[in-house]
Formats: sequence, C-alpha cells, structure tokens
Amino acid sequence: MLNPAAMSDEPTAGGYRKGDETRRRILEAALTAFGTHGFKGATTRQIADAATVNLPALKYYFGGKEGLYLACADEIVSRYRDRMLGPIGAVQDALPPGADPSEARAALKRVVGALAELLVGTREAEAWTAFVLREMTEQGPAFSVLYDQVWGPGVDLIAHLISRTLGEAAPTEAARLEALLLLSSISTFGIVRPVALRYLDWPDAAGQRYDSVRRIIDAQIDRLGA
Amino acid sequence: MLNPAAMSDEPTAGGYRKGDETRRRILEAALTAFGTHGFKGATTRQIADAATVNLPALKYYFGGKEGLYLACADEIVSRYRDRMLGPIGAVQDALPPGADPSEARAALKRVVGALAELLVGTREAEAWTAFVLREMTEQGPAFSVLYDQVWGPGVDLIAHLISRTLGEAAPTEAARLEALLLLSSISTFGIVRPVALRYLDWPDAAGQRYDSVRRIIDAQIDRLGA
DNA sequence: TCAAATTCGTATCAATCGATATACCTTGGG
DNA sequence: CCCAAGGTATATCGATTGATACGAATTTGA
Repeated sequence: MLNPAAMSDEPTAGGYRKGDETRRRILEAALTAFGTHGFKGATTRQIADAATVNLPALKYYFGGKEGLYLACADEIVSRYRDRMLGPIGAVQDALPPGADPSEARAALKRVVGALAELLVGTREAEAWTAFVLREMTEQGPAFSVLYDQVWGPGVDLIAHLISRTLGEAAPTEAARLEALLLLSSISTFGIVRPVALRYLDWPDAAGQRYDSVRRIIDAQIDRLGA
Repeated sequence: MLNPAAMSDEPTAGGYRKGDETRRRILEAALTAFGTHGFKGATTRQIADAATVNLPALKYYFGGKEGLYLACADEIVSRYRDRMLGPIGAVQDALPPGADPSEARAALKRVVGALAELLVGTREAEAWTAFVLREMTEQGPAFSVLYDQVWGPGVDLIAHLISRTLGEAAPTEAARLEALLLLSSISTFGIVRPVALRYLDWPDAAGQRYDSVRRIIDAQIDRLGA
C-alpha cells in the first residue's frame, strides 16, 4: 500500500515498526505546533522539522496538513478517554440513581480533580487544551468531533453531577451554567498557565502547587448549594 | 506627512477628517479578524476587504500587519479602560483601608459584574477577549502591553478585593489563585460563547440570559470564605 | 482657485507555504 | 539473495501572502 493515510485511523495494520514510530513523532510535533500556533499559524515545515522528518512524510502518513490536523483531534479524543474514562466510569458505578447528594458531591470532586490534574498538572495537556479551546472558538474542521467527544460529554457529566449534588433529578439551566463556568476556569488555567505561573511566582504547577489549585476547586464544590 | 503610522498612536494630528474614519474602519475590521483567526490566520486582504479599503491603506495607516496588530492591542487597552476605569475608581473610592469585609464583597460583585457584562454581555468583546487570551497563550508582540495594562491589573484588583472580602490585609496566594480562576471562567465564557449558547439552547446572551450568568457569579462571590 | 498635503487605487514583486513528482534507500518474507 | 512493499529524501511547482512602487484623485488652507 502506498498511502497509510487512506486506510483506517489506527497505525499501519500489517506493519513495519519504523513507520508507526515516525507517525507518532509527527503527531506529537503537530499537537504541540497546532496547539501553540493554531492551524494556519503552524507550518508543515515547522512540524516536519520538529519531528525530524522531511516534508513529504506528512503527506505520506496523514494525506496533508488538514488530515494531520484531524488526526490530532482524534489523538486528543483518544488521550482524553485514556485518562478520563476510568475516573468517569468509577464515579458512575458508585452513584446509583437514588444516591445521596453528598455522594454526588464527592463524585464531582473526584471527576473535576482528575480533570484538573490532567489539564493543569501536566505540561503536555497545555497544547491539547489550547487546541480544543481554539476549535471551540473558530469552529474549524475538527470542531464536531471535539465537541461531540470531549467538550459536550465533559460539560454534560459535570452538569449532571452538580445537579445531583444539589438534589435535583435532572440538570437545570443553572446547573449547566455552573458546569460551563467550572470547566472554563480549569481549561483557561491550562492555557494561560505560563502567565498564571508568572503571576503567582511559581516555577511550575507540579506537586504542592497543583494541590493549591485543587484545594480551591474543591472548596468551590463544597460551597455549591450553600 | 506621508505616513501617519510613523507618528503618535493617536489619529492624525492636524487632521483631515476622512482619514480618521478610514483608520477606524480598518481597526474595527482588524480587531474582529485578529480576534477570530489570530495574527497569522487573519490576512491583510481579508481585513482590507472587510474595511472596504484597498491593501496599501493598511501600510499607509499602520505601517504594516504587525503595526496594525499592535494598534489593535492599544485599542483594546483603551476600550477596556473606557469601560472599566469608572467602576474600578468608584469601588476604590468607596473602599477605605479600614472598610468592612461585607463592603469589599459588594465592591467585588460590582467590579466582576461590570467585567462580566463587558465580556459576556457584549458581542463585540468576543473578539477582544479572544485577542487577549490568545496573546497570553502565544506571547506574541502585543503580550507585554496587554499583560501590563489589562490582564495583570485586572487579576490584581480582583485578588485584592477577594482578600479584603476574606478579611485579609494583603492578597494571599490562595486569594490570587481564586482571582485567576474567577477571571478565567469569565474570559472563557466570552470566547466560547457561541458553543456555550448552543449548549444552553440560548439564542443570545442578552438581557435575562446574561442575568443568569451574573447570578451564578454573584453566588460564587457570596460563598467566598464560607 | 490654486498648490500642497493627504488619501486612495492599480499593478506587481519577493517570500513563504502546502503540495507533489520522482528517485533512492530500507525492511522483511520467500 | 531477491524483490516487492514500505519508507525517506531532493527538488520544484503553483497559490497565497505581505509588502510596495507609482501615480491618480481628493481634501484643505491660503
């Protein structure tokens, strides 16, 4: 086969090893570049250079710039699921329909905590968050997949947990708004992290520092419905 | 004079009237374009077309694309001041050093409310918010002016009011973090407004709708220190 | 009204970017 | 060892972009 990009999303099926590794390097470089500079701001040469491959490799593996962009979106969806589906599933299992509001509050803390750790605590997620938020703003080619697979479900889940925390049967408009604002604050803190760290005089957001963020968010959740 | 861009930031001094109007049209189009698509994403032809001028007009009035970008940053600073300096001054006048925490809380509500109205309630501010937040992320040529004149003072003020609300003499790290998260949630709601409105089934963010946002933020402030 | 300053429009250049034609090297099954 | 499939590298094309040379049109003050 001449062009892996024409087949399924997964790495080359039969598979020489080397190709998958190259593919991964390109994807990694593209995530950073697109996240930092946006679709138009990132150039294919920049990405190829950062991945230490030559220009045609991008076409070879992803069919072109837009294909690479969409592959990045899929990768973000995949990584989001890898990190969040566990916590989410555990929460839903531990929260039967008739559960207590206090249990819902604890579940909300767990989910939001996991999300905050992902978005605020890891340096790599900076690019993903910027990528997703940018796509929510510009509504580019990857909008629908990111909205349907990441943003929408994320807000829905948090809105649902908030509403359960408040003792409601189903999310009210206020609960959904509260969920949007909560998710927004975490997302943005992820994006503007360099500036936020500079403002707080923090060298990084690891360890104890990240705990401060989590403590504040937990306090916000504790005060829900007060 | 051949090139107004070479002189002071303000509209042509001696001044033919028509030039100022053209200059304003270009600036308006550029704010929208840069806010929506970023520095590289927006093209000079696009901006010229939207402003119904020809291409060389951009060089004539702003010296080039980057000059126009910086002029946009200055314009944002200027508009931010026009809308916020009033409320901010009123708050500081009404809040002497020995004031009660409850007064500080009311002041915080007024300032954040004014900010929320500006960022969430007006459609034009969508571009400004996107512009500022993008610059905080990418740290482009307009970073320092926006950080020094808008972002930094804004967070500082809110942190200060939060700390006063909590009865502290000076902002602690927790207060500054809380301020960052509060400002982040408002900013992002401004950026992703189209998506947020779609999620909430709102046709727009005007009137009663905007009141809902304000009510939630007020409730968050009420719960501060609880 | 006239001349100077200002503003606007046409045409075009040079650089950059995404894409690709084409040939060469590498890998692995037989 | 061979050869087909997989992977890499060089060189270049066409389109777009920011910039600008140059002159025409308009506005202002005397």
